[in-house]
Amino acid sequence: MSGSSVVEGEAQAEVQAGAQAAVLPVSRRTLHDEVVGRIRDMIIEGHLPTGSRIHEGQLGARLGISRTPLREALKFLASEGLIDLVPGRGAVVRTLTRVDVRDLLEVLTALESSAGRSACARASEAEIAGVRRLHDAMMEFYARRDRLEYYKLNQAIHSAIAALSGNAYLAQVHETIQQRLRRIRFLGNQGPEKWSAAVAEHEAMIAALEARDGEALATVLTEHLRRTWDRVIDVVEP
Amino acid sequence: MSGSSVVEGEAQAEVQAGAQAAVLPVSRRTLHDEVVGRIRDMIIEGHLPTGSRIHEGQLGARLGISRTPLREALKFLASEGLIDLVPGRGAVVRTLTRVDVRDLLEVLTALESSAGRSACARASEAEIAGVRRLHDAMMEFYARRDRLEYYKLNQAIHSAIAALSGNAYLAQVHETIQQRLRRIRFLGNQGPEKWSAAVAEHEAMIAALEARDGEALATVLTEHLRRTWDRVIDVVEP
DNA sequence: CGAGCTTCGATTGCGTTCAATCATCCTGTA
DNA sequence: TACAGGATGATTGAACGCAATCGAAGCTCG
Repeated sequence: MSGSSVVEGEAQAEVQAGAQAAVLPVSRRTLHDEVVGRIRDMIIEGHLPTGSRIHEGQLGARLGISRTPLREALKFLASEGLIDLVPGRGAVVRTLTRVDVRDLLEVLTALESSAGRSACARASEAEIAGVRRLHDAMMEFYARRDRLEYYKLNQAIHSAIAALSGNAYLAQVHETIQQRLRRIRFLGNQGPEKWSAAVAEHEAMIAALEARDGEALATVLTEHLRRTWDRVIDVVEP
Repeated sequence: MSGSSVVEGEAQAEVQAGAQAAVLPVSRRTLHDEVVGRIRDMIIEGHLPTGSRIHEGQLGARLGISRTPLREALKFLASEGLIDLVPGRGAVVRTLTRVDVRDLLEVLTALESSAGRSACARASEAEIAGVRRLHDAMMEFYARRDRLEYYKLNQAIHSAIAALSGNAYLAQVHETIQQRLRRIRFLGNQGPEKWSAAVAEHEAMIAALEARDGEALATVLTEHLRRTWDRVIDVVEP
């Protein structure tokens, strides 16, 4: 086993912590949120396969921590819905069924539509230009067929629109859902025709945002996510 | 102090647990979710004032449990946003600022609008009739000016519409938000003219649902929550 | 007399340990 | 031979205790 301690890893899950960090100017140190972020990544990346039980002693040893902070992190993740806590049997990695994915996408649609309308109404020109830059960078990776980097920027754009709503809570919930869908959406974008269609939808998205046409943006986002459902439906089981 | 143990209390926070309990036919026993529900209630009811620090030893003694399960429960509640975990200082009850309430209501609007559309499209006649019964019962309490019971049914109706969407995740997030706003919305409905206006909006809601007019229902819900914002704006500080 | 530093008490963070529960395997009997 | 029952090992759930850190009071010095 790799005797790596947690301390080595960088804090990658600061997105939603930043939303309510206004009262604490700089989040001094992440104590055990490190562990939360780490386990969350392990689940999303597939290192902890869905449906499998989480052995506390074993995972704790791998992370170089004792069971107590690990259990606290598991409780936190359970609240996010990534794992289920079965009374006598511990934590099991939650499997996303087809219905789960549909439900998550539906909520994502509601949130992004609302965010899109707000963004068109209140975002500054500079902020919109920032999204445009993300889009252009994404198109670069599309031209090079760099799927991983393309996808990262794709998610960043959606997150940016959610953030442009000016609604921190919306952005936070949006981020949580997007993380949970990350793996499935990535797998679902296989195939050049699917990919090019998604790109076209993104073009329309940016156009609507720059035109500050909230209704059009909401419509495009809704349609985009409806087609995302079509794209991922084959990837997810049951 | 009251030396009451946790075991006496009934489990009141089973709402969102039920959403994903399909795999576990009967949720055998709630081990520490009891504690989560208890603390959540204490916060919402105001027994733990907002902004105050939570003393682990003290609260643990009051609940009759040791610090370990209490800390796990606090981590869970932190993920819901009810409390903030400050690294060296423990847990503090989160204060809902005006911006927070606005953000929460905005997300609630997006969710309920979406749910309303879905409900009109897919709910059975029996389910709609069930909501009507809730509404009629609520009107009874309105006639008697029983504000507490009125308000309970008011929330139940909104939850029912969220559930009628057929989207378990949406219903869960909706419930979480509604719980967080419970106290403020209750305080905000003071005054007879505010109250009667809210009742009228509810009438329109039920009418749109029974007519299965999804767009109308979404509009009414949006308007209802916008006016809710007006009603509560004086109650919440900053 | 006020400000900065130091020390001390209190509280949190985490590791360790004990009790309860669950799963598996073995044994005995029909 | 197959099934039922019990016993044992493993794993979770909760309590305890120690070390680190935070806040505050007291002391010293300018």
